[in-house]
Amino acid sequence: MVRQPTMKDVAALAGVSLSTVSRVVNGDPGRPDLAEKVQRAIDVLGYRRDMTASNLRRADRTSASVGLVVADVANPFFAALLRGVEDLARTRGVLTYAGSSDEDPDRERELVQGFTARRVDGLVIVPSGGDDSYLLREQQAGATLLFVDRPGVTLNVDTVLSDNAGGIATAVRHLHAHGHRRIAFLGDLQRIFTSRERLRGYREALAGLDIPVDESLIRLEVHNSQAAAEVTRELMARSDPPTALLTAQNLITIGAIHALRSRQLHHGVAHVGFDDLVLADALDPGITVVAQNPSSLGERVGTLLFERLDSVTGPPRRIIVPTTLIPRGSGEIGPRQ
Amino acid sequence: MVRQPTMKDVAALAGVSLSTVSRVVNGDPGRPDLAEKVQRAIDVLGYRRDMTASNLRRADRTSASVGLVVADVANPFFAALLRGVEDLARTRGVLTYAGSSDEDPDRERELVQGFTARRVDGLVIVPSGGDDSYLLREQQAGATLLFVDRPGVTLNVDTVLSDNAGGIATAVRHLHAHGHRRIAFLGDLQRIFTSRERLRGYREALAGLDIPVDESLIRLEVHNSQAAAEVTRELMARSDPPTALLTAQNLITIGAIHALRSRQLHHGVAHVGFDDLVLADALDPGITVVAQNPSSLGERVGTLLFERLDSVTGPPRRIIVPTTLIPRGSGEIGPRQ
DNA sequence: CTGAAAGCGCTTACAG
DNA sequence: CTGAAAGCGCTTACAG
Repeated sequence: MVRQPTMKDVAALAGVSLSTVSRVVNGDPGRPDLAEKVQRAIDVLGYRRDMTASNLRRADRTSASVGLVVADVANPFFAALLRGVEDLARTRGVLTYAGSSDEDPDRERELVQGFTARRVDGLVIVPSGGDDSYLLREQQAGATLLFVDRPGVTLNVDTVLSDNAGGIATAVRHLHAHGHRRIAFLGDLQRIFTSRERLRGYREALAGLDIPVDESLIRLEVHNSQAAAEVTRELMARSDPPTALLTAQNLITIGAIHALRSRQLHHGVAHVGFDDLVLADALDPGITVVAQNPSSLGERVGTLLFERLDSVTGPPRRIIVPTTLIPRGSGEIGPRQ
Repeated sequence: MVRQPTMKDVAALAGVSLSTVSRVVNGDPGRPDLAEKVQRAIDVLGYRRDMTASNLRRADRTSASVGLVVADVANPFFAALLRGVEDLARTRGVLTYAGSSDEDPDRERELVQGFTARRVDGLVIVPSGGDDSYLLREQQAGATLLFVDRPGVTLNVDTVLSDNAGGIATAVRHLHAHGHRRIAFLGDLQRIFTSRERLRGYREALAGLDIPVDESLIRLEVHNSQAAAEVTRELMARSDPPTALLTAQNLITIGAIHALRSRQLHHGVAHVGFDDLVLADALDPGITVVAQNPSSLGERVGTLLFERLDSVTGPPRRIIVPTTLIPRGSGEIGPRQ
């Protein structure tokens, strides 16, 4: 391991002062002959500036890095979101830290504090829903905070959300238009904001259609595919089964697909899932879904972030990204056939 | 934006020297009464150490951060790999930068140089296959380099790979065991190492089975689903179509699935895909795949990385992570039925 | 315009 | 053990 050359080395080789090297490195023209000598020394030594030292002394203290805390970077939804943020950051020469909280408030806090200790310029957080008052201190210390996918609890900052309630409501009305009134709702953990929003969309859409809510058709706290499959089988074994299924999350949708197929019910029960799935269009019937747009969420939150970093002032903004119903067959099955 | 409190502020409030604060922050015991005074001042001010400054002066110059350059963080394979690295890094209090090269050597280089300029301790790279001699300088400067998913071109460092050739060979033998001799191979861009390896596995497996290679059944440079669907339709429209399809990548598999279904051939032509897919088991027939283990790749590369950072010496190591054939129906269809 | 000096927020010899 | 001083690799007033 060789010692990395420093500005001092460059200055010595070029026969100029440290200040002159710094100015050349920072693009300040100065005397052309000196600039050229410095550039030559830089090339010879293979010098590259230490951004951490540069950042330490610089007046604006900007590190050209941002941190993103999501529930799980391996989840395709959050991976697409990360990519959206990264693409926007790249256009500004900003690099992206990524971390997974696994919905654990303690891990969220560790990640956030790790990022701020490394002096990120901005921090994009998918809040896990715990006490987020600790973020106040990060904010006061200068970190530009944004929430994405879910709003904060105590903190009110720029936030980008999917239209969860609206997307589910569209799905309910779509099923109703195909003749359904007994629509079961399978939802995730209610401590997650998006789960609560989707349930709200379900209730409000039914109310708007003057359909009384049958609470026995609402099954919550379903957090994985296996649980979803069990719940689906249970619902379909009833003497008065639902004629349609609304699955409010990816893994739930997958579980329901398996359960319906194993009971040969996939041509007899309507099904709409929230979140799109690879191969959903290759199944028979294709799975009708309400698709979110995670990379758009990422881009939007990135745009807001860099606007703030460019010192846009004003009250916190909230952006709702629309969802899209994609009919593929399963959502267009009628109540009896 | 309030100025972040510094060690100097803590020292002033606690009535001790800067050195004492530094020692307390770094866990050096010292006089208990002083340590307590310092801790109180830290709590009152909400002081948190600036890691970038700490790193600058520290003897080992370690930043507790690593950088990961993959082709695309939004690709589920690379997202799982990222998660594997992150999980291992977290156990050491190390944070992870992530970046997407989109297979572009220039973007790869920009990302790498951005990470090293921020003095990451380690750098995990999925090399895009261009000239990687620039990495030599990064390595000499002290960055611990590792390759994952693909080996480097000029540089020989610790590398973690999937058993691409072996996985494809297993698939060929599996199809052969079910009676196939005319097995078409659809491969991705041959400038990508994994694509070449998979083709090699195909050729070697056929040779091992004493089946002459029919070059007209090999279709390469297929880079997306649409192209794969077209190639599939073209192959199946021949007077002597293949009886089995081997699709060497995720998007190719998806394209082939669509093409076979649109021609009602999915129950008549055998099909094995490389890389697992969500819902592959919900299709009829289920799609037989050779599954990679990306999170295991991530963990393995993380393990190697931290061993090196703990100053393990010795020659570069190469780890091959096995793949798994998962029979689900499509790969068990016979040549004529 | 350039260069010498101070300083960013820390850690680390060194003296007491 | 503690504290004063030097220094990590830079940037930034400031003097010439």
